[in-house]
Amino acid sequence: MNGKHISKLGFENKAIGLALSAASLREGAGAGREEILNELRGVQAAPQEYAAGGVYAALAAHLLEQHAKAEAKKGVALYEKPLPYGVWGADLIESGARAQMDVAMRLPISRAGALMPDAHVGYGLPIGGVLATEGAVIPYGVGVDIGCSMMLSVLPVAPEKLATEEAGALLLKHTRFGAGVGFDKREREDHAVLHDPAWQDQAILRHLFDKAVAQIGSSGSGNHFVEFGTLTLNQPDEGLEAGTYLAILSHSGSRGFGAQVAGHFTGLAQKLHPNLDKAAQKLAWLPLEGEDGQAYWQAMTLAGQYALANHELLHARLARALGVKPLMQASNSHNLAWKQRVNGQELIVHRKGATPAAAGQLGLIPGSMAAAGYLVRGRGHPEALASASHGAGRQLGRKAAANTLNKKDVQAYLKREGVTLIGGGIDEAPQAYKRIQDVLARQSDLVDIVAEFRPRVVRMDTGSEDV
DNA sequence: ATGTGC
Repeated sequence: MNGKHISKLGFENKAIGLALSAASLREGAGAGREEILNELRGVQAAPQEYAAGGVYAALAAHLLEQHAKAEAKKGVALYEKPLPYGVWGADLIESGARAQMDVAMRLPISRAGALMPDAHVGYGLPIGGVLATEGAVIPYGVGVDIGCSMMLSVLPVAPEKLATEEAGALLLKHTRFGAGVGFDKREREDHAVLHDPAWQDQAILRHLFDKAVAQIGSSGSGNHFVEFGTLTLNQPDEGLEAGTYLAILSHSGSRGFGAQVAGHFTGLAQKLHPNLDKAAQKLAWLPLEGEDGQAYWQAMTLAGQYALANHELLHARLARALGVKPLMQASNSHNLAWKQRVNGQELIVHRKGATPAAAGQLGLIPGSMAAAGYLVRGRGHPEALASASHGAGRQLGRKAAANTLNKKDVQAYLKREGVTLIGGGIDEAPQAYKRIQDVLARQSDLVDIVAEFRPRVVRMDTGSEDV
C-alpha cells in the first residue's frame, strides 16, 4: 500500500497521510490491499459513520472538516437586493460609492449600514461607509490604514504669538512624513503601546514590531497632515473659554505596521471565500470566533492604539518645543471596527472613513489643507449607527486632480486663504475636495459643531509632485 | 495608505 493507491481514490494532502496511517494499522491486523481500499472508499462515501472511533476516525474527522469548509465556500451567495441603509448628502455622493455600498449591503453577514456625505469609492467598502455585520469582521471594511485617526491639541497660546516661520520650523523638526519614513534611532521615543503584550502573541506582530518602533510618532503620506492653526469657540465648552487659541491638528494612521496587518488578513479572508461574488471579493470577511478572526481583531485593536500613540507623541513633541501643556485634547479613530449594539443586537460596526458620533462624543472633521476643520459633538443618530463624515471627502480622484489642477491655481488658493504649505502633492489640492460647509450641512442631525479650526501652517508628504 | 506590484 502506498500514497499512489490512495491518491487514486481521490484523497489529497493531509487525507493521504491519515489514510496511509490507518492502512498500515489495518495491514498490521492482517487485512489485504483490496480490502483496505474498499474500506477507504467507504470512509470517503460516508465519513460521518466512521468519525466516532476506530482506525479511520482521524481520517473521517478530517474529511468531514474539509466537506464543511467546501460547503461554506460554495454557500456564500449575496442577497439579491441590498438591505436598506441611510444616505446623508446623496446629492454629493458619486454613483460608484453608492454601488459599492449596495454590494456591501447584500453580504449575508450584513445587518445595517449608512453612507456619510463625504463618501467616495474605496477598496471594498466605500470611504465614508458604515457597515454593521453579525459575527464577522471585514478587513477591508476597516481599510488599509487601520486606526487612521485625528487629534487636536488646544494650546494656552494666542494664535498670533507663533510666527509662520517658527511654526514651519517646528513642523520640519518634529514631524516625519513619507512612505517608509520613521525616526532615526537616537530621535525615537517610547510609548506604552510598544509594551503591550499583544506584540508577542502573533508571528506577524512580532515581525512588525521593529518597524512600529521606528515609525511611532510619524505621519505617513497621502492625505495625512500636521498643522498649526487657529481654533475658535463662540461659546465656552469642554473647559475652554470662548475665544481663539493656537491649536495643533493632525491626521495620521498606523503606518507600515497597520498596512501590513490589513494586507495579511484581507488575504486570509479572500482565501476563505474564493467563490464570493466578484463584486464583493474585497469585502471578504473572517468569522469573528475563528482563529483568524480573533487574530485580526487583536491586531486591529493594537494598530488602532498605535495610531493614536503616533498622534500623542507628535503633539507632545510640539507642545514641549513650545514650552506649553495643552489645555484640552480630543482624538478619534475613523478607520476601525467596534462592537456596538444596533437595534438591541451586538454587531460589528465597521467605520471606514467615518467618525464615531455617539451622543456627546467628541470628534474631529477636517476640511482640506486650506479649509476649516471642525471639533464636533455627536448626536448619536441611530440610523447613521452613531456616525458622521470623516472629512470633506474627495470630489476629484488622485489622478483626476493631478490631470485637471495646476500648481499656480493651488498656490493662489492657498495665498487667498492665508495658508502656508510645506510639502503636499497636487492630488491633495483643496480643489480636489468637496466644500466642507456643504458636507456639514448634510449631517446637521449627526453632529453639532463645537469649534472651528482654521489651518495656517500645514505640513504634508511631498507627494509625487510638489505644489 | 504603504514602499510595492502589474
